[in-house]
Amino acid sequence: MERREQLVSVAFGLFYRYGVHAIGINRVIAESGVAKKTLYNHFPSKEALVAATVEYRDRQFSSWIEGRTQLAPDGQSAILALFDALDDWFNEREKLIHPFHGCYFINVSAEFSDLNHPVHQQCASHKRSMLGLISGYISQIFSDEKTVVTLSEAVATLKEGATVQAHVMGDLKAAVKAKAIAEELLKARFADHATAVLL
Amino acid sequence: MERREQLVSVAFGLFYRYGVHAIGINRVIAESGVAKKTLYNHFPSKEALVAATVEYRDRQFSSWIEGRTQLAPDGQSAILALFDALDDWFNEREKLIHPFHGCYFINVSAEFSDLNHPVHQQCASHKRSMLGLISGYISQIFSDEKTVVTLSEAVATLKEGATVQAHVMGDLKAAVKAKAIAEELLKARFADHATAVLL
DNA sequence: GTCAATGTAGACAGATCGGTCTCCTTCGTT
DNA sequence: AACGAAGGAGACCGATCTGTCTACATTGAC
Repeated sequence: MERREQLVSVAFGLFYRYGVHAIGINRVIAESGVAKKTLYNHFPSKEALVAATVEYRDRQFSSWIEGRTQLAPDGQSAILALFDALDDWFNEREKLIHPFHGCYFINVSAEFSDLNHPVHQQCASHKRSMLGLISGYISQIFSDEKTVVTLSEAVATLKEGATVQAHVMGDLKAAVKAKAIAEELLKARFADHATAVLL
Repeated sequence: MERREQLVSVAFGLFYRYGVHAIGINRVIAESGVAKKTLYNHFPSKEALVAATVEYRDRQFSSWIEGRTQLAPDGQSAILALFDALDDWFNEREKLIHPFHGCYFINVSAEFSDLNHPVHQQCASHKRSMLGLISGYISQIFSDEKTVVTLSEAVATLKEGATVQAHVMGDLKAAVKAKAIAEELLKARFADHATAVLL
């Protein structure tokens, strides 16, 4: 079990830094100090190793984001905390989740572009659970189902957009900017709901 | 000159579909019907070919987006037309710019993750020029420099976020949703400016 | 000590990688 | 016809790819 985790951790680091297809399994074993036979004892193929890295990152990233958001006093604070967490990630103030090379799930989807590919589906699944997390916080603020859905998706869109801008353009303030927009969208709906109550 | 364009076009199609490192130059020459010697006559290396595909896509995508937005009667219509264009692209109603496999510049940045890599910088440059296009339309609406910058970046963030959601999650309505948020942000600033005038 | 589980180093195999180079062909210009 | 530019087929090279397998070592349980 120890060796398996080590392989996944090292492979993730290399794939995240250089891309899945740019790194061969010989590099993974060289840097992990694990024998090739052991690698193939644990994983039937390179692709299985890739899938394991996606799952590893999913758990790592999700638990980190939850840790940064779930102690917030209310739904709005949680959403803003999400963008604060992104800001720390983009600016590499956070050592728990690896130096920033963009979003692993976006990157892996680029290399496994077919929507039906199992690895791509793993990435989609991660995105859906992030949307679910956001939706949970938004529904602490608003009870109107339509508002919850619309706003959750907007926040998720801003999150993904900011991540791309941070990575592709090197915009270190992308999260701060996206946070301001998210806050604006939230406040606009407070106003809407206040109006509805008054009428 | 004819052979060069053919190589770039075919290489782009393959790299966009499967990823740069997943496709070797032998596949490119096999599918383009161009001899290997000819390829190396035109490009000193695979990386130079990759760079040429990024430039090719930059021109293709930018001219397409401009074509879809510059005839709009005003800045707001142009921004909304941008999202309509994205919608057609995600839903493959547009044959001029290749079937949808996410954003080539995001995908290539994933494989050339180092911000200092020339190919990565080409992708960043494309994103900056898209931001410039958006900024041009927004400045047709608002003269306040701060509003132009803030709103342009918000629109660009929504554009990137929607693209990721369309690709990773297969969300075919991502552009429509992002458009609604962009419209909301625009209208909120009309209200702001109307208030300023009244005061 | 014995045995099974786990792991090691690395040879091996067929395939492909990016890039170099030989020999030849075609075409346009002089 | 001669020449140079452009291009073709594909052999060749050293390296690496993914995956298989041999011979051996270590460790923990019995």
